[in-house]
Amino acid sequence: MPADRAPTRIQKKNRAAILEAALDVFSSHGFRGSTVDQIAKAAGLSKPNLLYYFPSKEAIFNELMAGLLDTWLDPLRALNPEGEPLEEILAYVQRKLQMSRDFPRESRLYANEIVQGAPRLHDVIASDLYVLVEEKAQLLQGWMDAGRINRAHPKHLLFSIWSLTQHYADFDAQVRTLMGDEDPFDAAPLYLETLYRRMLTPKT
Amino acid sequence: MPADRAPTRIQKKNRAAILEAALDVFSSHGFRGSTVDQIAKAAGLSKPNLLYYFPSKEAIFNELMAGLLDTWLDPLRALNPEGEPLEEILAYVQRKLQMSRDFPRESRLYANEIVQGAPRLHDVIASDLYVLVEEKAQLLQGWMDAGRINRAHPKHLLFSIWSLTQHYADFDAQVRTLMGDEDPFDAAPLYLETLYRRMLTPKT
DNA sequence: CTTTGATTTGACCAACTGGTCAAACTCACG
DNA sequence: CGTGAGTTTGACCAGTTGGTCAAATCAAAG
Repeated sequence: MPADRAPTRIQKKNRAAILEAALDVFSSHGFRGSTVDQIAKAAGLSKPNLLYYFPSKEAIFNELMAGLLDTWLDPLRALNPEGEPLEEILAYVQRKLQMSRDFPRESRLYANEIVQGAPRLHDVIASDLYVLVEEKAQLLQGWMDAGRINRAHPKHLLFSIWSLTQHYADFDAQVRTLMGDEDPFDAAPLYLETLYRRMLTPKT
Repeated sequence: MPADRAPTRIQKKNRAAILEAALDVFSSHGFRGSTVDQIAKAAGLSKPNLLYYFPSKEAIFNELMAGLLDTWLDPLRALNPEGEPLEEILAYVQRKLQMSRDFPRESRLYANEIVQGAPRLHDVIASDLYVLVEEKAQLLQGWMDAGRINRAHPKHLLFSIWSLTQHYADFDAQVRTLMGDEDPFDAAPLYLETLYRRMLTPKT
């Protein structure tokens, strides 16, 4: 454990390498399925050396999670009450879809945790995410009441966006096998836009 | 290991108890996160006793998986080419949704495997599921070409159905936390029916 | 009741895992 | 250079885990 002075060049490099390696390993084997040795090897360090930079396996995991959550909520935060409702929602969907393409490991790390009952995330979900969802559900409800988009249960609408977009990252192994040569992300943007446009465009 | 005679009354009971316990444990901790001791305790047996009925932890897991896949594909197999297209699809969605409500552990067990890259399922997905999906995608495409439902990428349509319905089982921890008192399965059937009806009902 | 095969268990083992520690090495800077 | 802080490592440890085995117990058919 280095002092709490400003981090050395080597400290910066190695801590970054460890977090990068840990993301790889944790996202593909889960917390319990990953070993410190695996992470160390993937980061190009020995196990004791890795434990010189992080006090424990759990500490690495927690640091990863803390960074993840903010990134994960940002696209939803950006849903703008002042914007054109349908376009705002469609933009949110595309943003989430891009995150699945560009950060699939982060998505799978999150999925792993939730599927296993969110033991280490429950508190954040019940506080931060809960509040954000309440707020945005209100916003959606407002748009529906004003007739600017079709009616639908606002929370289920949010769930469906998460589910549809994250599916391409979380179930990547299955999706790619079934799509053969075709890249899933070629047709996904249009598919999802069409889906939500048909569903939400007001009947006039 | 009992002989390969007809299974005893006790054998039947204990093997069933083990598989039931294993489903519980595996689905909430993943393969590596689960221990034989946990499963044995949950089944009310000692570890050596459990290993008298199954040769290894992996054998239990494999037997669980083998049983799971058939059950999992049945609802899709039941998509009837002779039926009314929109109603067939909506019925399929509701069937899948019911499975998420009634068999969430099976859904999470499957999700756990796929998220982690489907190491033990890749072959079955690339053979059985692939063929079934090709067949049903053709069927959907036919319905679209005939103008009986709106156009949309058939495989992505299937993915979206899986994703939306399984989400309620796989992300149960998150969904329930965010819904508060309300049972997610109260509004989900109507939400999904509305979604697919709006999306697929032909414009005439 | 006895016998025989089915069932159960305590004791045990080797491999693995998270983590420690003192000793060795490297680097930047005066 | 030399020196002290920062870095790396081999050896090690205690707890856990999947799995084995011989001995003990149980069930049921004769």
